[in-house]
Amino acid sequence: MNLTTKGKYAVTAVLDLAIQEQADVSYSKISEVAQRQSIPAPYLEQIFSSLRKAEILSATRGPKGGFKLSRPKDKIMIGEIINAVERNMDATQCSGEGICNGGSKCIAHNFWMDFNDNVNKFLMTKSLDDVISQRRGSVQLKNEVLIATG
Amino acid sequence: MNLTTKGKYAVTAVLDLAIQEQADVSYSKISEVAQRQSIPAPYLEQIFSSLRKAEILSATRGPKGGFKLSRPKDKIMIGEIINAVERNMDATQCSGEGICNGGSKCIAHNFWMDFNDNVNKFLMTKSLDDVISQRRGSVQLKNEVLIATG
DNA sequence: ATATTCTTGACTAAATCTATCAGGAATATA
DNA sequence: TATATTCCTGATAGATTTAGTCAAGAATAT
Repeated sequence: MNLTTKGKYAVTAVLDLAIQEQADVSYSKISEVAQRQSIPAPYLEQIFSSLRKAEILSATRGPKGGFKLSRPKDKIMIGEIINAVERNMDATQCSGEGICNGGSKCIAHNFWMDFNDNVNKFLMTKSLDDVISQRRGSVQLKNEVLIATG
Repeated sequence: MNLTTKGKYAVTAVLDLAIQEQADVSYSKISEVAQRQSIPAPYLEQIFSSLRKAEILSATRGPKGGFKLSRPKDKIMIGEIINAVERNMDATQCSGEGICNGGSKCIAHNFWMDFNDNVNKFLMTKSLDDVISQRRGSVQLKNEVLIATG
């Protein structure tokens, strides 16, 4: 499992776009986002390219062009962003194939699968909106409602 | 954040020692553990060295020597093992210093702190015993008891 | 037309990982 | 005491990956 600078830049940059949207700015240029968030612009170019292919961002070229979120900010999960740019977020030694000890599962295999589930659940239940609003994850909020009304 | 082969080998190897202990074998040689778990022996030497310094394992040299757990298997947490051998398990870009955007916190800083908390809680509440017994984490078991008796 | 902005792909230096290896120190046993 | 065994330590090195740069091209607004 490897969460790199690339994935962290990606999350920061997309959060930046979400904040811009909140301020009624639709399109932001790479150079603007890069400067605001201290990210090397040519590197961010690469990152935004992946995010566009993953349909998290959409882009327009030319003057007044730039990038914007392709969906409302409560419908984009942090986990999606990371999956779009990171190469290896799996914690098993065998990429989940169960061949980690000579063709069979190693004794830690199921543990790492549980770890994966835990990480994925965390990342896939936090939307851009949750992070900006400093709220807790949406799943947890649902539980609170259930407890309060039940 | 980087969870590498080294950390995964470490967890597997210590789980192996815990299983040996269950079968009343006290000391295991590096070469034995390496062969059973398909880990390169000279690499495992390095790993066990770190684990001994972290007081997770203890060792004796000479014939009939080897390594064993330094504590009961329900008192050794997976997170300890990983912390003993991994260089960087922190997810923030700034190693928690809050200087991820030009001397200040980046907009994702608190999110990565929460992520760290989530991962650490997971890893620090799973003991060797929990993993071997395929049980859920000890903290969660405590909650179940509270619900059942309360 | 022209300036602007994204798009794509190639490229590279540095860091890190994943080991290997050799020689030394401690210990059990004969 | 001699010897085989096992851990202990530090140096080393190839392969991979990361982090980032660069250049040329395509689309678009004015």
